[in-house]
Amino acid sequence: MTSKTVHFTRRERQIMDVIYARGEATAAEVQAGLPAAPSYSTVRALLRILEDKGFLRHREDGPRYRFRPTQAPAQARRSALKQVVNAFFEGSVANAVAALVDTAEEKLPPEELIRLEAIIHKAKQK
Amino acid sequence: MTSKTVHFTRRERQIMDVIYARGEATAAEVQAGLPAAPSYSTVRALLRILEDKGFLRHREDGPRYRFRPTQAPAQARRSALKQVVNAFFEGSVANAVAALVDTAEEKLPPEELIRLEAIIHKAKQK
DNA sequence: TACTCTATGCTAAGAAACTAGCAAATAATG
DNA sequence: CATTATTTGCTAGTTTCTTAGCATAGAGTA
Repeated sequence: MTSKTVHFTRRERQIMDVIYARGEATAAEVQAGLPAAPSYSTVRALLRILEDKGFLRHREDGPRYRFRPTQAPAQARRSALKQVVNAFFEGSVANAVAALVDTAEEKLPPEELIRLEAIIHKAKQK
Repeated sequence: MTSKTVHFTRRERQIMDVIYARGEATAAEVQAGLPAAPSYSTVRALLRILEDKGFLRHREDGPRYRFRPTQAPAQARRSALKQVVNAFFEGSVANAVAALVDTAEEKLPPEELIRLEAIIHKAKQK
């Protein structure tokens, strides 16, 4: 557990969220997606910083850049979950799942529950 | 989703984690639990800030203060999960659960899986 | 072509976070 | 009782984050 936990600052976190949600985004799109959006200059400065830190990379799309995460979404998801499970559930995945199901309760449609059963059933096979 | 997302800074996050893990802690205990621990003065300053911001409160225990979260652990857990589910799973609880079970795979003992089945079974009753 | 729009790169300054030091009060110890 | 340990309150400096401005280059358009 001495793993160097990835830390994002407030704006960095917000920007990463926007980009993860879209998969890929331009500076203008990121700006549009930010709460209490700062100036365009500001957004670009932050994107550059995130790129320097190695969390984003860009490709050229005509005159502009499109940014995407360097880390695969699946991996990012895993580490985000891991962090929460460790900090709030003492490492217990089962407790975290219980809390998730419990929280969503009313909102979880029957077919989702069936899907979850299937997932767990499959896990039991091993 | 315009909910004011709780944001902790790097050190604030670390301190909250320590306190959540212990339930309650003194300044010295927090310091001991921090990675690359700063001075005792620093820890106390941060604790004061967290208290000002309303995330912690303290009670006197002899000559010292014991700090604890103002938000109940259960609630803190819920909002932490919610944040991850929204940012990384497009709001899909089922997908998040799937990822959790998948990640833990080898580590999830059979009795935990049975527990999960029970949880889901119960949810289905509604 | 000339003009406007939308980009980028670079730079600098204000705000927030992080840090530690010092004086004073209280508890613990010889 | 005198001395040493802890602990608190306050203050101030440094670093990091956040912000915007300005100059420049290329695309689109009349």
